[in-house]
Amino acid sequence: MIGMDAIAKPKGCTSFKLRQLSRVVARHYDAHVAASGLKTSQYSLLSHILAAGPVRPVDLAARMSLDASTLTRNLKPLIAEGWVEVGEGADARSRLIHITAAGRAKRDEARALWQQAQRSLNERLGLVRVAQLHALIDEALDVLAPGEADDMAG
Amino acid sequence: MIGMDAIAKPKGCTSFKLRQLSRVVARHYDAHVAASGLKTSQYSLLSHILAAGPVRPVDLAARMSLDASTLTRNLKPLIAEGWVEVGEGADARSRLIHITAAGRAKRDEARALWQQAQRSLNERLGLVRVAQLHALIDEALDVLAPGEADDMAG
DNA sequence: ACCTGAGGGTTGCATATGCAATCATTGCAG
DNA sequence: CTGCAATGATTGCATATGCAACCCTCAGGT
Repeated sequence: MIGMDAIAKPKGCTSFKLRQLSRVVARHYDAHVAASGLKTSQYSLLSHILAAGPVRPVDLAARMSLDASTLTRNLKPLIAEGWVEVGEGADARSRLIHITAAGRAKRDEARALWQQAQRSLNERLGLVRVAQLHALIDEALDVLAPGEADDMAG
Repeated sequence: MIGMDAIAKPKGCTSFKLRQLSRVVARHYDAHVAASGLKTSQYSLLSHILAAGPVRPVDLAARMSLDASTLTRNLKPLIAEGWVEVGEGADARSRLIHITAAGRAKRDEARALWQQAQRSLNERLGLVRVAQLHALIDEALDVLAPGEADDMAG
């Protein structure tokens, strides 16, 4: 048959597959990072605030491809713990999110655990596969969420 | 320099990247599927019950890499709408989840919308990329969640 | 019969997620 | 200056997610 050297048409639901792997991988990271008292998602948020802050909620949400309302709520636990503060922005309507000294310390503490999780995952999946996965995700995000580019190290 | 043909070491957080893309892709699918009154996650759950049912909660949760408690709760809206029923299992401790006629109908209705979402995503990302992504995800799941293999079409 | 451990499901608690609606502010057109 | 659309953030509602703790049931061993 001619043309059968083409890539097989994807069979399953891309959204479900992504969600499923997200769950599994999140559990892997959480198992390591939990010792710091942070969820992995909180560690990511804190890291983004560290890298981008002081930053307006709308801009941070865009960088993380998060709905603004989700960001508002995800900040609450971090604010309650004193790791993050929200101050006045240039405008009376806007605000500026920034990390505190305690937040920096907590983030540093969690960073070591996060690195262990990362290393452990790289070993289990293989560096090549992880690199390919990252590359594909980045390409997909470029197409689907342009301008929201993000290049976080942690 | 020797050895520089190796794959670049992954830079960002795999968990964050996966979550981020999951969010974006889920929104894309939801924008299509919502017209049926289903969230994409509910469509996936319904599809799995259709394919695997009647099935025990513990087994369905394993197939979807979901915590059993999450499954219990995710079923509630579907049961409330009459799309799914939970009957007695072989055991007094166990149960059997199955789809109803109304559930089948609703799933068929949503399926057309889901296919549009799938086609649309394939166009935006390119079939090759989507196929590569699926392949990588499947490989990763094989490693990280063995025995929970899943081969759903929808 | 009894005790004990394993298996299966649910509940309590906390977080994550997004859409629609709302509120406040600001910029701008007339 | 006044009204109105655009901007930025939050709240209401509903769902998704997992861990720990709990309850019930069953399988064995004694």
